Amino acid sequence: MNSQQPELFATNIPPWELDALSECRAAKIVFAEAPYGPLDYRVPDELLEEVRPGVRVKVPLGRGNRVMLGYCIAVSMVKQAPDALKSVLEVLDVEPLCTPRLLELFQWMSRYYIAPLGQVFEAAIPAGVRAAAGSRQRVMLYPGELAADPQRIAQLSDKQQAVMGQLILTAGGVTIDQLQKLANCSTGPINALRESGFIDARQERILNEFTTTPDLPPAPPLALSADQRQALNHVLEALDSAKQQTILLHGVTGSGKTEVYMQAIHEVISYGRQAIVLVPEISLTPQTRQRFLARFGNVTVLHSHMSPVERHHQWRKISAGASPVVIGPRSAIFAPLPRLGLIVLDEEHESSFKQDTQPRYHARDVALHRSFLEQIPLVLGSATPSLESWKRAKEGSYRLASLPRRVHNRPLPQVTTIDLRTEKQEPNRGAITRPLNQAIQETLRDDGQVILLLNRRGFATNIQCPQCGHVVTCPDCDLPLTHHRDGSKACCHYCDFQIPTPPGCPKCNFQGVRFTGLGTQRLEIEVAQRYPGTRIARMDSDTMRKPGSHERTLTDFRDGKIRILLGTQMIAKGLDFPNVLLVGVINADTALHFPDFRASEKTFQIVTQVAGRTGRGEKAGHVLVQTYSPDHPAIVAAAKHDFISFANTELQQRAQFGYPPHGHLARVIMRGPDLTETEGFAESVVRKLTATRELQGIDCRILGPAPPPLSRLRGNYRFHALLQTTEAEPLNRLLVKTIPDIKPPKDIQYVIDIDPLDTL
DNA sequence: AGCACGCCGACT
DNA sequence: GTCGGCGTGCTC
Repeated sequence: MNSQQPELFATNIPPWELDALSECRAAKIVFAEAPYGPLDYRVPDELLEEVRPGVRVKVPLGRGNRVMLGYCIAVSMVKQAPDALKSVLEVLDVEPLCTPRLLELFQWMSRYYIAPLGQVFEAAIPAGVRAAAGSRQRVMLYPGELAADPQRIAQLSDKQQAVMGQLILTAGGVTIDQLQKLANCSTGPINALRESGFIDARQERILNEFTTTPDLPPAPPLALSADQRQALNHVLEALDSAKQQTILLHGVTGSGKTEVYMQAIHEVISYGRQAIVLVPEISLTPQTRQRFLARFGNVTVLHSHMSPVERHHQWRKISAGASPVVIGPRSAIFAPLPRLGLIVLDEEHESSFKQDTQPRYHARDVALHRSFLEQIPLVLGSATPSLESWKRAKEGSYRLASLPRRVHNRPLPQVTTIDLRTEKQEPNRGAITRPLNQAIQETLRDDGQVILLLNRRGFATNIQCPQCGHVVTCPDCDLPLTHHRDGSKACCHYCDFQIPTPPGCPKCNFQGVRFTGLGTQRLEIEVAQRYPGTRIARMDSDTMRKPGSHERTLTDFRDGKIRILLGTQMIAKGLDFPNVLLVGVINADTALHFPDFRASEKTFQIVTQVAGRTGRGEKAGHVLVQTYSPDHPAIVAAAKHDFISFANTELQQRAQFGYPPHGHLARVIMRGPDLTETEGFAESVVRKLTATRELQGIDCRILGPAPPPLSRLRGNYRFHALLQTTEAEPLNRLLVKTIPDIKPPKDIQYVIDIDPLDTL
């Protein structure tokens, strides 16, 4: 439908020219770069078998016939003038890179997220697979045409006869090396036979040998509580129905959601079908991996630190149907399992499921769509479900399963808030208030372990001149630089800018600067000074840069060598250590005052999640939350572990402004190096959107253009516009109809974010 | 994206 | 009269 010309031509043929047309096979090809296509190409006879939907092809494009790499998305017969189409030049894949259902999924993504289909392919199929990493181009030898004639073979020399004998015995092709060994000869006779046509030589890609880890003996399943049993039954019923169904598993921290997933997966495997488990990148810790490995033995783990070669091998294994369970981050939703029977998405509220580059897909929504295409159940699990999922569960389009109690009936930890407004008036200066200090000392005395959450890395979030008040900011983003003590660097946390921290004020030359705003580095120093002789560790993206450091720190914490673990969000999620008796939140307000409609939700989630790290063993846990806003609904609800009342209040709040999960939201971000030019472009975009809205009679609220909270980023000025509708379709139509009119000037770019997670 | 065509201004 | 600016449009 998108490729007009040949089709228009083909359907408007005058009858007297019909004879000149013949049936021909045409392939629809899309590209990852402009022009994205689809364009139709003729499939030459010699490639009839090879050109199939899902393979990559090389095709000529434009007047210069430059060779483009494209993806075949369809093959059909068309009546066409013989030279109306150019021909496919080459096919790069023996097997399609995706199943027909995955292809359908890609097409849905392309439409829904308004991204070129070719780009969806590139995002969904690992680069290592496309580059055939870990494979070699080798010359393979086959018996040639003359080899079928025994009489002619009998006339060959002895050596050559021996070579031919061996070659005919091997079923498939052999390499030159192999044949030399088999026939015990040099390359001489082989080359002679290639010349004379007894041997055919073909270039082929051969995957290198790789060793798989042996399957471990599977561990037995654990006994289920009544709640877990019921939740599992919901999933089993959905599996039995052989229809799509979404189950929202709302289980408090420590309620044993993973056990429910694993027993459901066990059932799926017993039918000979397969499962995908999606987890946030951050919880792809050895701990999670170990649990699944121990239960299923044969688990394929995908993660971001894999080499292209390893990724390619795993992908081939999955594609061959040899992986019953695949566990991985958001991109694992594209794993080409041939007999998919179940998708599980753990910590479904996590923002890392949304990709922040094109195509800006949300793995939860892609998973939902894939589960419909495959007609299989989808299980979404969380202690703090997204309001999107909660709303659907309340309205009945998802089935709700609840685990309101922890396993072994362990109590949820008691959460106490500490009002920083009163505590800070005491002359104690540090980040740790008196009650928190006392609790830490008691916990250490009782041989317990402590987790301290501070959601800001670095030493100090502000570098300020005490004389003139000047704050050192990033020249590209206009945001304060964070001082990092290691190497004394001033870093921008929004781009890669960094300079040595100036010893004096860059503006008034005053000698000396003041560091304000607490980061994890400074907290680490304070904790080390307060509790001498106690081993502590800091976990944030600065200390966890080296591969394996994550693992090492957590092992030491598990073994009790580390007594206090402090860090950013990465310590808030998924960790399960029974001896953690105290969790301290240094400042619960860091996310609360973000100028974003999800600020409350994020605050509730992080406090609830980190609180869940304690009380997981025999002894009860305790949580102390330091905050300037102890009365804020998000913090009050988190302290009471009351997701339901938080969610219902927040849903009402959002309804007032039509924010998600009510209705649909899209965001158009425009950025460029010149302020007035970018603003002018942003205004023209909004004018065009408004014009389309009137023309199409679409009911859509258009807000902006306005500078977003991050009004400058990486040297660009930014503007955005927000579009709100009640249904998804009109919003999509509005954008699709307007895009052809939008022509950004040089240096100015724009992006469309469907279902944005934030508006920063 | 690349590469053509095309329609106006400054040159041998 | 020609060379060349980059606006506009197309690529099966």
